[in-house]
Formats: sequence, C-alpha cells, structure tokens
Amino acid sequence: MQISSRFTIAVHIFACIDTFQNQEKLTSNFLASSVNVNPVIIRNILSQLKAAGLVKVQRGSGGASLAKSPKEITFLDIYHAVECIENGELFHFHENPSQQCPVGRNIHHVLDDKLQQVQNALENELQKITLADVFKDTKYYIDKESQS
Amino acid sequence: MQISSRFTIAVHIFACIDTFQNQEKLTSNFLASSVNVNPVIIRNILSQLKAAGLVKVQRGSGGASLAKSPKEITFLDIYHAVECIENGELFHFHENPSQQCPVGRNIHHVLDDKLQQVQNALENELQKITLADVFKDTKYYIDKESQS
DNA sequence: TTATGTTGTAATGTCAACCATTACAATTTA
DNA sequence: TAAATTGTAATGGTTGACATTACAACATAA
Repeated sequence: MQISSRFTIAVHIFACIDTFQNQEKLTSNFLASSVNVNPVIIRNILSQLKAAGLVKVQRGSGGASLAKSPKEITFLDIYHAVECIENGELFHFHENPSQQCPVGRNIHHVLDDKLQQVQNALENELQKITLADVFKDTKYYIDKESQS
Repeated sequence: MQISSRFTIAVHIFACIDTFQNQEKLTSNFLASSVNVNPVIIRNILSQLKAAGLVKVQRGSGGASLAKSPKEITFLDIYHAVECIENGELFHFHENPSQQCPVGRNIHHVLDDKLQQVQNALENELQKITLADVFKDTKYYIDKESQS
C-alpha cells in the first residue's frame, strides 16, 4: 500500500503557509483551493499537525502558522503526525502464524529485526529532509517562473 | 498505510520451502496451516511470486520450490512481486493541485525528487536483505529450540 | 453585544484494497 | 481413469481514504 496523500497535502499546506503568510489569510478554504480538495480535509490534516505541535491554528479569525522553525520540522514529524498506524509500524505482520509449526513459531524471531532495519532506513531518510529544504526550493521555482 | 501482510506471508512461505523441502509435500494446504490463513491466499501469493520468477509451482502433484538461489532473492524482489502499486510508487501524491496557485503549480517540482530519495532509501535497504539471511536465521532458531 | 467568519467535528456516502471463503475448471501423477 | 492439487473467478465482510453536508464552538470587528 501507499503512504496516504495526507502526507503530500500536509507538505503542500506548509509550503502555502510560508509562501503566503503575509499576503493572504490562510483559511482552510484558501488552502483547499490550492491543494484542490475539500476544506474539511484540510481542517482535519491541520488538526493532526496541530496535535503533533507543528502548527498553530486560529479559530474565528482564521489562519495557520508554524509552531516551530522550518529547520526543526522534518518529513518524519509530518509522516508521524498524519499517518495513523499503530506504533508507526511499516509492515503488517500476518496475525497468527501456527505455533505448531517450527517455522511459524520462529518467524517473528527471524523477521522482526530485519523489518525494523528497513523501517529505520525509511525513517532516517524522512528525518533528513526538513521544511527549510521545501521552502527554499519552493521560492526557487516560484522566482524562476516570474523571470521568464 | 502499512505494507500488506502478503509480504511477511511470502517470506514465511520461503522459510517453509527451505525448512521442509525434503520432508513434506509443500502444498498450499500445508503452507496455509503454517501461516494460518486460507489456502487460496497462499495460492494467490505463490502466483505472484511465480509471475516474478522467484518460485516454481507444480500443479497436480503439488509443491513449490525456489526458482533462484536464496542469495539472489532479495526482500525488494519479494516486495515488488507482492505489493501491487503502480510504478512501485511509495507515496500517493494528491491528484490535482491547483495550476492557478504558484505553490500548486510547483509542488511537484519541489517534492518529486525528495519523495524519490526516500523511496530509494527504502528500496536500497530491502535489497540488502536476501533469503539466504532468512534461511540462516530460521535454521539457527529451530536448532536452538531442539537443544533445550 | 451582535453579526460574521472561521475552525472543529460528527455523520454519511462512495470507493478501493485486503483478507476470507466457496466452488469448480485445469492439470498432473499414480 | 481416479485422486490430488493448483489456478482463478465470484462473493462477502471489514477497514481506510477521501468527499461532502451540516452545525456547534469560538474569535473578531463593528
């Protein structure tokens, strides 16, 4: 299975926050029209990001803003915030291998550390990328547009 | 979302093939009782592994066997065989970011290489682990059982 | 304080994927 | 030919993703 589009939507939201912070009121409606999804999707994702301490959201007046510096928010933070898997486990292990079978009895011993190793590789890479990288590149591409 | 249990089931099947190859007839029924799922699930996974050139399956007489040496079959091979995502893409990108919005227009430019980098990290790690590792550890744990 | 705009969230619906199960045709072997 | 087994289609239950409507809770400006 794939990682839900909530992840890319969340990064898109952050890119909008940075790009438009002083020009536009960053309401769920505004963000929804940039991402092109229903405003409620945006609100739910903002809720998850807020619960993870990554954004601040104002009720009534509207507007979302960063709760930390862009350098301190990694893709891993965002992934954990929006991807709701129990214990963050990447692999879904089949539930009840037979305890009567020598292989069934030991398959967890054999596999658990290997699966963990793969998950760690994924998470390490996610941790290397921050919103600072995203904001820098977003500015670069938008500036490039206005030149030509 | 999580990687489907088809992956761990597939590795479990391989461990059974190696452990029981000369002692038992490796039918879908036998494998199903070790994994503890319906035999049809086993047959479907064996079909996918066969299509990927990883196993041979005999009809009628029953029995599955490796199509390559254990050293040559990596977790990445199994992952690709069993996980049916288009182009093997790990991330599901939201479909239609607004082309009216500067951020929406450029979000793919900004993100695509970063997502690819994460996917590569995952796949590289999957490629490091082979069935030879699994078979070695399976033997180790089963031998350890019979000692005590 | 009231009107307005906005977020938070519940409820509902559609769709796709996963996994289970039954059934039976196709195939192999004894 | 009979028995065993795989291949695969059909069906159903369950869950998660995403969309949408509706409205209560809350903040701000007049």
